[in-house]
Amino acid sequence: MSKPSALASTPAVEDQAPCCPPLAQQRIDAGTAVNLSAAFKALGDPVRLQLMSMIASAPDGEVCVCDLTPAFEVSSSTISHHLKTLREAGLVDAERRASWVYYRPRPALMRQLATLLTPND
Amino acid sequence: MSKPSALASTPAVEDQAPCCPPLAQQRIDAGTAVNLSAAFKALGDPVRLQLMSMIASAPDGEVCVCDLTPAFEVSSSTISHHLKTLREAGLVDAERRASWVYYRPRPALMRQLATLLTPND
DNA sequence: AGTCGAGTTTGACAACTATCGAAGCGGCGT
DNA sequence: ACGCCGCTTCGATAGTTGTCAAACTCGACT
Repeated sequence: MSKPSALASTPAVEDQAPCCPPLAQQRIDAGTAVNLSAAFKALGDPVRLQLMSMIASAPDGEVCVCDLTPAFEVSSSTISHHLKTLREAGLVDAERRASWVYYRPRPALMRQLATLLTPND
Repeated sequence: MSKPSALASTPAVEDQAPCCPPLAQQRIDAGTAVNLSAAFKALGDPVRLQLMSMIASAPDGEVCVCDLTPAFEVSSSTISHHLKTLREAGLVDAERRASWVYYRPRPALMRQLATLLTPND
């Protein structure tokens, strides 16, 4: 780990479990609830949800922060803070190339959340 | 509307739009983000996520609050408050029968969220 | 009518969060 | 080497949230 590098995603939820059948099929335990609710919380802000959507739908599979920031009314430091939250939740990944930082989605966790919410009828 | 009745679910997101293709397919607009992030926020607490899971996986399609409350370490007023949050998010529905109140899932919104999170690879 | 039990609402408070501006850092280009 | 640009981090602040105990409501059963 030569470089902590500020952009590392904390290896959240998706690494540690084969986790989880749909909510509607099986009650989840407290520990799992803590892990997964953190991801939902990260999506529980309008700005972050839009950021997530812009990142996940990027044609090239990644987006430059310089393209994200001007899409919102808030300051660039606020955007950076929201991106950090998404990173720490394990929903996105970041990489610096030259002067720019690019974000890309981490589909594993998204898929996990999607499965969790799938009704079983 | 003879009785506002405290248990009414505020008719949230799921009523107002045919909404939404997966995040990964199409960027969502600000208004939609506000609506849907409210639902994610409601799931963004460990207690509420467990409550949601217990309600969604109930064998009879519904659960008595009297069965929910003892499953947690927090006070019954706190559980009630969390249930209200889930109701207001449009994720669950409540009905009083005799002395007891029963909660049931509202799959429409859950399905919407699940679709939204489905990666398109 | 009176009481009890199940849930909800209210009020209060500590803890957390979204936001900003300012300061910091890492790379480029001159 | 120097200054600029893109982005992140820091420090401060107003607003929101999770929690509890206490007060209240609704229905059931004497």
